[in-house]
Amino acid sequence: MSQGKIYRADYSTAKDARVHQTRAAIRKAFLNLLDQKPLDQITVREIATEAAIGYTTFFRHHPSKEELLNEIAAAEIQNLIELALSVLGPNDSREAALAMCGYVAEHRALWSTLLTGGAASVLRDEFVRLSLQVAAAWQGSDETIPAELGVILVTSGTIELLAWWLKQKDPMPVDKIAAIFDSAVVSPIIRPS
Amino acid sequence: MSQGKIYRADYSTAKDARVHQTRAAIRKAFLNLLDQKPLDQITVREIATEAAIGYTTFFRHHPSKEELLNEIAAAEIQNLIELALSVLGPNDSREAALAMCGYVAEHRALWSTLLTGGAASVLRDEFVRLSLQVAAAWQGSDETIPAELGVILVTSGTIELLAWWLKQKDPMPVDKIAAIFDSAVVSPIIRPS
Amino acid sequence: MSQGKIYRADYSTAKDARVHQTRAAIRKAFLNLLDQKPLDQITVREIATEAAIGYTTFFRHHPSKEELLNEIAAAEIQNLIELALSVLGPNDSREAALAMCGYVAEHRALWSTLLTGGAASVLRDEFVRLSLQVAAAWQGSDETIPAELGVILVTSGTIELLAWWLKQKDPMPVDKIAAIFDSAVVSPIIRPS
Amino acid sequence: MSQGKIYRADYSTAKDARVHQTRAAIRKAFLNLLDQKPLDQITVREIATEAAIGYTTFFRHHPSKEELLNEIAAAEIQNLIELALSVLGPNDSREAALAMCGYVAEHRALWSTLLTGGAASVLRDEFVRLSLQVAAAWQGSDETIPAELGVILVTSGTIELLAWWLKQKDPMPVDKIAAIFDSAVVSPIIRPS
DNA sequence: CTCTAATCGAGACGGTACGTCGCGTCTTACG
DNA sequence: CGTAAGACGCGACGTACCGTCTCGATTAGAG
Repeated sequence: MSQGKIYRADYSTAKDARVHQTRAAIRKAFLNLLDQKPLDQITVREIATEAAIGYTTFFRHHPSKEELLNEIAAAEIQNLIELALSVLGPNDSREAALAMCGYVAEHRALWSTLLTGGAASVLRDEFVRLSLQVAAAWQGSDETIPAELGVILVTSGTIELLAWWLKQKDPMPVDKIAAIFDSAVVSPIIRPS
Repeated sequence: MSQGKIYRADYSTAKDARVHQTRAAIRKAFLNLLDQKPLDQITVREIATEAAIGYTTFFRHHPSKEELLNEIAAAEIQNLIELALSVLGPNDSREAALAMCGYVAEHRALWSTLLTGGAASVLRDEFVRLSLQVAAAWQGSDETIPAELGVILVTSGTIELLAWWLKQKDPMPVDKIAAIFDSAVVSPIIRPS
Repeated sequence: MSQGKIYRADYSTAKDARVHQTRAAIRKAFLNLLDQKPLDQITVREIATEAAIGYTTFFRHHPSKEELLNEIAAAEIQNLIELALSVLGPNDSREAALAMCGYVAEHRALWSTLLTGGAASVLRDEFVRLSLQVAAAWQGSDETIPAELGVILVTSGTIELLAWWLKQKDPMPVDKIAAIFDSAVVSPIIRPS
Repeated sequence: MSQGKIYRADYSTAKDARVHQTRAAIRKAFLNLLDQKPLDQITVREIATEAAIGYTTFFRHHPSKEELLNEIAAAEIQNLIELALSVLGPNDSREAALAMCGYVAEHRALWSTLLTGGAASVLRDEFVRLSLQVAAAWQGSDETIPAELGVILVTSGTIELLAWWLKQKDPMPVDKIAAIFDSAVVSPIIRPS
């Protein structure tokens, strides 16, 4: 509370409708701007104006725009990550690839923004970070490629592939990209020839 | 000349010894700092202080710290890129991989800074940019993977692999990493099973 | 609003107490410094430090230190100028001279700073400017001396006389200086022999 | 010589033709620029470029642009000052006034620049300074007006009158302005009614 | 249905870094 | 081998955002 900082309540448990409204407005405005320019060219004032809220109010909800991006990215990735990592498991990776690409395609607008809107590198780091966490116990099928490196290569490749995919004017169908994903990104790591 | 900017001579053809001294000092100081923290936490004043030059002098040589990084990265990558892309050619990719990894190992200090010091994303983008340029004419061996995507995946994978490698306390031998590089990054793209 | 400049509210109608506080502090600090050295040896940072405000805050209130001086000078002169110009009217100039000198004497500290502290030339120009404005309609009692020239000579002479007076260690009494003022500065212009 | 300063020979006794050439070029370029804008908007680089000499060369001849102006002003004033002060003597002031105005009229271009080109205040100060020096021994014809104040008022009035005169598009004839000068500036001081 | 506390808008403020400008010194390379 | 060209250190400038803080105004939801 009075820790020499701005007043910042615990909005995570807030029940006030205004809070949700505000947070949604911020999120929407932010993604909107991310569409247009990279993170470091966006100012907090812009976000606030775009969201039609007071400048100070932004900080009541997020410590900084970087943190906001992390929050959004983490939340979104959380959904994707199990799909992506299940691919590394013993299950049918082809199917998992399809599932993942399908998921991204369904949320194309959001992911397009995240991946091609100037937030890619942040997202990538967050993705790798989360993946490493989740896959801490994961063991590669052999010793050729160290587990950590494997995770990095797969996640990194995933991001790149998705970013490229979403950037296309005339994008490939899901099954085609899933096939490439499986053969060019996943298989080489988990099933080294 | 008087283009509303700081006085900035044509240093590319400069013969004054001081110019080279200054530029070297800036470069050294900059890489030094990049070792410690990411680009956006480094101020031009820090660089100037570290290089023992005047603040203004920095801008007489480089428009901004971002541009400086690009210059350094571009120059260094230029050396690497032919090795990396020759891998995509019809020649013995195993050998090329070895050559490339060897090159990086020889310049370990510099590359370590570039890849793990907070400049990785810039370097990656620059790498991809240059690769796409150079490989504009390159044609994938089949139609499964679009050429552009192939280049992106290879370069991206290369960066990640090298970054991981250089980050290790007890790094793999060159031939081992080259083998992984070839089998996990290069082959899947240029020789899809 | 976003006119490519620093954020600058409409302070003229401000009701915030802080604004008045800040402006007063700036004004005081500025006059303080003007006491010690001419305008162009005073930096905005000095003013800010002296006023115990942030550097940027200065610009939120005044476009530049020159402008600040103009504002102060104009405001102060506005008080004096009617006295000075009434002297040019048909009324008893001797009395008016006394009134004006008395006014300056009463605000000796401020005027001393303005006239002898390195701001004299700015003040002179502002004085002439305002006088010409006010006296646009004024008609000299004859055609010997053009009206504009008359105003210039009187205001200029006034400034010089006051500056000299305030600079003296052992200043003349008000009535004496007023007499000189009338006979040496005013009369020759409005009552050419 | 080696006093930790720039190399600066004693050019006052120089016989090298180049020296005179350079000095003349500087002087000419400087007055040229003064015609267009006030002193503090003129940079040394501009003067050097205009004079077609090297930037450093300027400093070999003048410590600063301010000093240069002072030198020029002092030299020019020196010619005028005896005329102006002779007016304060017991001789026929009417004639002296005519002489002085005539002198200025003959050098109109130069004086116009000095008085109306943005150097007026510097010139004024220099004028007063020199006048006070020269007139140190001068004694006013009575005690009404202190000598120092008298000198200040006369010189100041002189400057203002000349500046106004030269600024006119359709200037008065010399004899007319001389008459005004005598009656409005000189007489009131040396012949108080 | 009220009133009380959470939430918000507005915006002044202290800071830090930016990139520009001009000064005046010092060094170098060239003629 | 001296001098013109210009690289350099210095420090002020004015701008852009940052994140903190204070003040009211509003409004939701608990009593």
